[in-house]
Amino acid sequence: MDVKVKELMRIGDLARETGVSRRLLRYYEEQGLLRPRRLANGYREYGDTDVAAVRHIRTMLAAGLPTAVIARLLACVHDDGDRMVPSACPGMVSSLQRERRRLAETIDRLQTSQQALDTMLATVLEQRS
DNA sequence: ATTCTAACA
DNA sequence: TGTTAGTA
Repeated sequence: MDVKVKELMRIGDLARETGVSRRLLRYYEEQGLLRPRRLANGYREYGDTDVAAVRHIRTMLAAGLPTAVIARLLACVHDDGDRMVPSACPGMVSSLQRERRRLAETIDRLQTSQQALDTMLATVLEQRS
């Protein structure tokens, strides 16, 4: 079997691999989304598994999940050295369901706003003709 | 060259 | 998030 040698990546490398800025990568760490090793010189050391981690973070962020929730969810993923496999994590499902409801509410508010805009727009167009 | 922390025309 | 300063 091809045992994967640990690829040493510093923040600049990870930034290029993921397309995420160094600034943002450090921010993710502040939010507890990433936990890179520190070299003797203080430099952050990332592994190739972090590349996948960042992609996961991006999709979750795109899903509208707050960093606090993402941090908890990431703790529920066990890294077997090759892939990110989900592990037992109490509260994860209910947490996601709660976020889903939160999204439903914001979608609802946005639809209301859209209707209000449509009404105003209709009025303006009517006066113009 | 590259990264680090802290902070802000 | 960008950017900049002063380092290591």
